[in-house]
Amino acid sequence: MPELPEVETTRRGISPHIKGKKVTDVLVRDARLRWPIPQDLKKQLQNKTVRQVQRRAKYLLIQFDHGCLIMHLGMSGNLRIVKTNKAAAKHDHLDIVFGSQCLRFHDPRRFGAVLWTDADPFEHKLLAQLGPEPLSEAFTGEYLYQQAKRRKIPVKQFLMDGRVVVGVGNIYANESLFLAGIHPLRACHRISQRRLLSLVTHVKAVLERAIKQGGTTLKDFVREDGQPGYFQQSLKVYGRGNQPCLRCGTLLKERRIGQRSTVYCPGCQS
DNA sequence: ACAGTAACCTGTTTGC
DNA sequence: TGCAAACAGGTTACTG
Repeated sequence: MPELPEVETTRRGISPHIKGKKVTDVLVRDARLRWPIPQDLKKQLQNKTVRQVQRRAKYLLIQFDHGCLIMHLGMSGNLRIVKTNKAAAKHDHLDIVFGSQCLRFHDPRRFGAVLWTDADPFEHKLLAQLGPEPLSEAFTGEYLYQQAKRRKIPVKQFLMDGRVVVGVGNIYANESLFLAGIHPLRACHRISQRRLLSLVTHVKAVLERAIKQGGTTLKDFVREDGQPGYFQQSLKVYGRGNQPCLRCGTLLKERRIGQRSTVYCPGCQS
């Protein structure tokens, strides 16, 4: 489910509900996520106040007085603000309670993560090696060119590598490559700097537009209030295999690249 | 350092 | 219709 726009949508949604609020209880219904939820999480969070809700890549960072909660939504996770007395549904694994409202973590596939650190979260093992934020000034055509020239993998896999740039998952990689007119299988070191700059521009544009529309809901992504995102209405290629290209009418091709379904236009992308 | 693959898990869709 | 295989938004860890 969640790529950067969905995580950012979640961050903006939950922040006003929990910032400045004090944790009154923590309920772990199932600790078995990608890594186990720490056993002492309740002891760590109890009576602590949320100071900031940040995002790095697809990680949500909930900063408390002391320490930081690091959360990842994995493939199927979402976070909602619900009344504390609302009955828990299947796969509602964790509640962080702030009095009458609580932050509820739901994740059927359990690829998500909930971790705790007392240190600087940006130095955490999972975050320390990550590439630049795509919407930051550090992500430029020159940067991508320097990275691309020493790699030989297909550009789509390159673009989805978190050490190169973070937050670009399968949906937005497909969309960005279409908008930039670059074939997803093209070796990344055989792309001109000019075209890589175009790719950078389109990655930023597509992510910004998706955030404005509250993310993409293909199946089960919901915002903190349970509403879906609307960007799927704007998708040009993802999920449209064998349908006509919206720009030139050629039938879009769908194939697997690096174990991920990839859709592109043989006419527009080279 | 890089490239490729398996693995984590459940739910839904696809194909025989 | 029923059952099994394939596939789904992500990322780490391991192999060569």
